[in-house]
Amino acid sequence: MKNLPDKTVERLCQYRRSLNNQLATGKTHIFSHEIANLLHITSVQVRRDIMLIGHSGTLRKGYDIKEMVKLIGKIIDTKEGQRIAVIGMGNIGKAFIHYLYEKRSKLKVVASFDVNPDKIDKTYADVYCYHFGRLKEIIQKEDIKIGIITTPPMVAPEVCENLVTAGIKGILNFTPKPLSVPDDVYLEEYDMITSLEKVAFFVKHNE
Amino acid sequence: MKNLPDKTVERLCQYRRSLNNQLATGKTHIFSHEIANLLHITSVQVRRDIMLIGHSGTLRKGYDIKEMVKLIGKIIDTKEGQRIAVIGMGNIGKAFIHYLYEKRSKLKVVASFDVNPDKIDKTYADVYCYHFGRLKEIIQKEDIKIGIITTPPMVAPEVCENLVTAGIKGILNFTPKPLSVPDDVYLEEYDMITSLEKVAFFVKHNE
DNA sequence: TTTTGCTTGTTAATTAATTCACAGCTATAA
DNA sequence: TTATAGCTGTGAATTAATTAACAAGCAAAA
Ligand SMILES: NC(=O)c1ccc[n+]([C@@H]2O[C@H](COP(=O)([O-])OP(=O)(O)OC[C@H]3O[C@@H](n4cnc5c(N)ncnc54)[C@H](O)[C@@H]3O)[C@@H](O)[C@H]2O)c1
Ligand SMILES: NC(=O)c1ccc[n+]([C@@H]2O[C@H](COP(=O)([O-])OP(=O)(O)OC[C@H]3O[C@@H](n4cnc5c(N)ncnc54)[C@H](O)[C@@H]3O)[C@@H](O)[C@H]2O)c1
Repeated sequence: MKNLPDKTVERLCQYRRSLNNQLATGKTHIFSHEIANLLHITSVQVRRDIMLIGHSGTLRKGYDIKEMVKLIGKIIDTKEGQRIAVIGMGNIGKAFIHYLYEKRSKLKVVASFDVNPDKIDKTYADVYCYHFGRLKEIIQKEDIKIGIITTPPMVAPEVCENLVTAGIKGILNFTPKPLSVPDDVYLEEYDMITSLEKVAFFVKHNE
Repeated sequence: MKNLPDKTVERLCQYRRSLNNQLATGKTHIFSHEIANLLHITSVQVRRDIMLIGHSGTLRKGYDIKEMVKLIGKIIDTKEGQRIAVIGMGNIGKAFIHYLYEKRSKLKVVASFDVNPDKIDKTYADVYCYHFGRLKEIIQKEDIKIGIITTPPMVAPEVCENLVTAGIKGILNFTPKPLSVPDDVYLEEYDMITSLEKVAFFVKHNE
C-alpha cells in the first residue's frame, strides 16, 4: 500500500469526503459512476483507484460506503491520529486551526507558533500559541510530525529549516516561497495565487 | 498560445514569481538550471516550457529575466487586468482580498458578497461588500469574470449556480464541496484539506 | 428458467508529461 | 587561433496517468 500514486492518494481523500456526505443522506451503497459524477472524473478512474487499494464492490450493488470510508481511513490516517503544528497565526493559520477544530478529524493541531507578542500565549480553538523560539522544544515534546507554514513568505525558508531540524517529517507550505527539504521530509507546496492565475489564464483564452 | 498544457501554465505562474524575486536582487539574466533549482524541477522541464511559449534565451548568458516576466505576463494577464469577486467574507475571503491588495497584480478584486449583516456594506482593503442578493446585478455592472467561493460548503453549489447565471467565466472554489459548471466555465477546485491529508499519508508511509 | 441489462474488475491501448541525449552555438581560456 | 566547457533547443525515448474495451457475474424481468 506504500506505493500508491500521488494522484490516487489525492483522489482517495476526496472520495472519503464525498462518501461521508453520502452516508449522511442515509445511503449505504454507491456505484463507481456515482462517485465519478460527484468528483467530475470517470468511473473507470474510480474503479481503478479502488482496485489499487485492494477493495472490492458487490456486483450490481456497488461499494459499501461505510467500509470504503473505513478502508481509506486505514490507508491515510494513523491509529493515534497525527499531530500538527501551525507556524504563523495570521489569517490563514487561524482559519486552518478553526477548520480542523470543527472537523474533529484524525489530524490534530496541537501547537502553534508566532513571533508577534499579541498572538503569543493565547489560545485559538484550543490550540496554544508559543513563541517561535520554542519551536524545537515543543515539537519534540509534543511529538509533532507535520508542520503547516503560514508565515510571511520572507521567513518561510528559516521556518522550514527549523522545522526540519526539530524532526518534522511533512510540511505543507502556504507561502509562495518555494522551499527545500531533505529527502526524508515530504513537502507539499500549496500556492493559492497560482491557482487563481491559472483560472485567469483559462478565462482569458476561452473568450 | 491557446493550447498550453495545464501544467505548463501552472509552472509559468511560478516562474514569473521566482523571476520577480530574482529581479529584486539585481540579477538580469538567469539559466534554466537556476530556475529549475528554485522550483525543484529539472532544467529540461524549464527549457521545454520556455520553448512552448516561443521564447529564446541567449547562449551562455541564459534568459533575460525582465523579458521573460513580460512575456509570461502577456500570456497570462489581460491588458486591462481581470476583475474578480469574492463570495463569502470569512477568514479566507478576507485573507485573499488583503493579499491581492498588497500585491497590486493584474488580478483585482472589485466586489465581495456575504449574507451576514455584520459584513455587508463595509469595505475591506478597498473592496466593498454587497449583499449576496445583488450578485448578478453587481457582477454584470462591474464586468466581473472570475469568482472566488469562500462560503461555507453547504451553500457553495447555490453560489456557484448564481455565479454562472450572472455570466462568470472562471471559478476558484475553496470549499470542499465539488461543484458543477457548464463547459464554457473554467473551474478550479482548491482543497486545502486534501493537501494536508496527502502530507499525512506520505509521512505515515515513510516511517 | 432464460434472457436482458447493468456493474465490477482488469488487461490492453492511448494519451499526457517528463526525461534523455545530443547537436549546435558562443564566451572564455590556452 | 584553437580548444574547452557550458548552455540552449529539441527530436526521440521513457515513464506516468488515463481511457477503452470487454469478460465475468448477478439481479430482475420475461
Ligand atoms: N478555514 C480553513 O482553513 C479551511 C480549510 C479548508 C477548507 N475551508 C473551506 O473554505 C471555506 C471558507 O472558510 P472560512 O474559514 O473563510 O469560513 P468562514 O465561516 O470564516 O466564512 C464564510 C463566510 O461566508 C458567508 N456566507 C454564508 N453563506 C453565504 C452565502 N450564501 N453567500 C455569501 N456568503 C455567505 C458567511 O457569512 C461567512 O462570512 C469553507 O467552505 C471551508 O470549509 C476552510
Ligand atoms: N492571504 C492570502 O490570501 C494568501 C494568498 C496566497 C498566499 N498567501 C501566503 O500565506 C501566508 C500567510 O498569509 P496570511 O494572510 O495568513 O498572513 P498574515 O500576515 O496574516 O500572517 C502571518 C503571521 O506570521 C507571523 N510571523 C511572522 N514571522 C514569523 C516567524 N518567524 N515565525 C512565526 N510566525 C511569524 C506573523 O506575526 C503573522 O501572525 C503568507 O506567506 C502569504 O503570502 C496568502
